[in-house]
Amino acid sequence: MSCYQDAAQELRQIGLRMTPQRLMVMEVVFHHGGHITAEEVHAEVQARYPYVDLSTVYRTLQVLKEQDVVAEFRVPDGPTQFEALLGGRHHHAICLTCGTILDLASETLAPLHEQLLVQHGFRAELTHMVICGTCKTCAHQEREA
Amino acid sequence: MSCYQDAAQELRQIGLRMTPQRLMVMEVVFHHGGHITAEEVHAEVQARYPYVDLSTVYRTLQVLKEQDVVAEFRVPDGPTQFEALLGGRHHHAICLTCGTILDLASETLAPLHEQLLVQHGFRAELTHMVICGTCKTCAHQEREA
DNA sequence: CTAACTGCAAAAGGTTTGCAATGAG
DNA sequence: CTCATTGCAAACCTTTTGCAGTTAG
Repeated sequence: MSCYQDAAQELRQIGLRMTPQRLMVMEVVFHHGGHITAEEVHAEVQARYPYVDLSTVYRTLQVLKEQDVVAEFRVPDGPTQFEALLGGRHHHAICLTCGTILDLASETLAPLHEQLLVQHGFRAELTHMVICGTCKTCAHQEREA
Repeated sequence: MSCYQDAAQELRQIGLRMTPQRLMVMEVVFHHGGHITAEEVHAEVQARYPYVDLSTVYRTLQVLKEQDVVAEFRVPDGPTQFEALLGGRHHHAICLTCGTILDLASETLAPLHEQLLVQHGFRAELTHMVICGTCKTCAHQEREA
């Protein structure tokens, strides 16, 4: 796998230096797969290499974001989340009740993309949508209560 | 218009007190119409009544949010935005290049809502989606460059 | 009258920055 | 060797909170 190696290679080519810190941040974000906060990245990195500073994690995430290696997104009343942009991009549906995160194929939003383009000439960047709502299970439990 | 009067009435009925500060915050948010930050609300309120504290603005927006009188949403790399929820709710398409905000009718996302429900049993809370992308004008300029 | 609300000041996150030391290329 | 990057500590900015005084209902 080591899918982040490709990205590392790319970054090296534009003059960025691949330090152990950067590699570990990338590894954590890519391996984690899902959404992750800077704080969480920091914790995971520190677990293996204790003297990595939070500010370094932030700086690295910033760089990776600029290079479109990771995406940043925000949810109301929650911390900023980051996510690796591996080949196939997808979306998230988050249950506000239990926190379950559902992955949605990118095609799910294709009709919406088309619609915005046709109706408003707006080219939507639907790379990291977060849709909040209630999942099947919780919706069912609510109905009983 | 004074559309915020109805909301004020509602709030009074559930035991909340309508102080001058609250009325002014509501007036600013409703009159402004679009998205506005707490800081901006504070500035506008202060222009007419200098001794209103920022914390009061935050507290008021919090209350209004809880009562679904205003909505809160966040954009990457930007401050938290608030917006009055007058009658029909709608969505935003934000141009990442020039910052223009396009209002989308709530029906725009109806098919998506339907799809999520049918395919995943997920009841999406599509009350205030923020879609990032590139607007017509900027997309056009990019093509030329 | 009394509980909700306010202003003030201080605290609390989360994120950024200045700087001297370090180390990748 | 040189300049990007790091760790540290401190600054920053937005948002929240404790508290004593004020006020709407």
